[in-house]
Amino acid sequence: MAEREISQAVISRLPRYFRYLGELRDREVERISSQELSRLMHVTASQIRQDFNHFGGFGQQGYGYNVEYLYQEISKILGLDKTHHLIIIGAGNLGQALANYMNFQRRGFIFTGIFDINPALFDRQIRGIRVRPMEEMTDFIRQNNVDIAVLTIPKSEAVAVARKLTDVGIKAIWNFAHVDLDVPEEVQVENVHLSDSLMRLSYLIGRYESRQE
Amino acid sequence: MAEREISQAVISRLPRYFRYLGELRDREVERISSQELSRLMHVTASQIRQDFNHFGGFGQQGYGYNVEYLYQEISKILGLDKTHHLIIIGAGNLGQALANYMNFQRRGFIFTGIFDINPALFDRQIRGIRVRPMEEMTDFIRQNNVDIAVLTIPKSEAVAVARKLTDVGIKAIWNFAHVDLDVPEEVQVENVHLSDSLMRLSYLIGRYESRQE
DNA sequence: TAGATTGTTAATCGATTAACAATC
DNA sequence: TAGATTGTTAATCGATTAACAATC
Repeated sequence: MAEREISQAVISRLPRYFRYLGELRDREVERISSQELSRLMHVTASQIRQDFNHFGGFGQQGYGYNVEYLYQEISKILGLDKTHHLIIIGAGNLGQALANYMNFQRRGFIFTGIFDINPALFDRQIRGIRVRPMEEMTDFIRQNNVDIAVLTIPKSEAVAVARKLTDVGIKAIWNFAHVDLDVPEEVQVENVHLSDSLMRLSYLIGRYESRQE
Repeated sequence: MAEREISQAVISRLPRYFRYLGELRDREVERISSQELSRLMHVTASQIRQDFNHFGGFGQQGYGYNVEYLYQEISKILGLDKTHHLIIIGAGNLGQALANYMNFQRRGFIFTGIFDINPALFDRQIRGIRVRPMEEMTDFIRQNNVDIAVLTIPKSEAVAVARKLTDVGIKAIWNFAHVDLDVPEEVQVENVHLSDSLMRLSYLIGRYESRQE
């Protein structure tokens, strides 16, 4: 691909654009200008135009952007037009919560399997899929065309499991374990460090309170 | 406070520093230089020194940083030396998962209550705390000195609940609902938009694959 | 004292915003 | 055509990195 590298900042904003455009679309809004979107999303119109232009001209002078078209284009950029098969490693509370969160299915993320080391959970059904023992994981990935592994296990086990996943050729890891995974560059990783997020919130509380003094 | 404003970028890095320092501390490492930490964390030593200096000189020339001291200082900056009482709004899978995630308790975030609109869940116990009906929420917040509300309800309800929380004077909202909350500036908000995160991962997969062509 | 390493200033890089010509 | 609004270049702002004097 000849496209120049898109910055992390732009990528991080795409899902939010996608969400707003989806809402406009649901309200059957046909077109929107960068200025209107700017007011709605509380970002500058200039940034919106710059962002969209990273991927080619989606708009039209004097008209603005066609909501449906832009929505579909961003959907493609995000790869939501493709189907991904995902498994969840760790059938604890969080793993089960994610398995039950059906919005992902809607976007083409197909929940295919869930694994745990705890025998008490084996054969329990979650959304019609039984919990399998960890030993079966690698074979399952090979046989079921799995792209994404969701790690919801303690950090003590996460590193070893990530290695296994890498060896079996997983494409991506959605990592909820509180540890930085060290994987080769062909494996994509997205971290969700919930405690980091809660700490940021704690910081914000403290900062606000100290300002009030 | 006379301290100049700390950038969002620096704040976002603090929890990660905190995590690494905690690990070093557990391994009873006494001191560390910015260069060693740089190698460990894969960030530049220069950035580490700049970041720490936003909050005052934690280090010592020719010596480096004392791990225990730095750990404690960052802990204070993040407000982890204070106790926060939190309630969870929405006793679904995610709400229950968060209620059961005990690591938060360890950091001073005390799980105090959980609420839902579904009567089938009332009086179910989660970590010894019963699920209460939503109607009791505002009184409960007033009576129990609640600082943080965790929103794990659908976005259709989130905006209205956020308003109630604001009215009753909540300090902070940890928002898992997939909507941007519009609250006054005295209410701190930290969003965890899981589907945004999954979309970013999806983008990364697509980008990598298109590069391979 | 010599060596190490911070704290901090200056240089660079990248991202955001402003401005406006192009064009629908 | 006139008005609106994009696409895009230039200006600004802020964050990161480099460099080095201060100092333990």
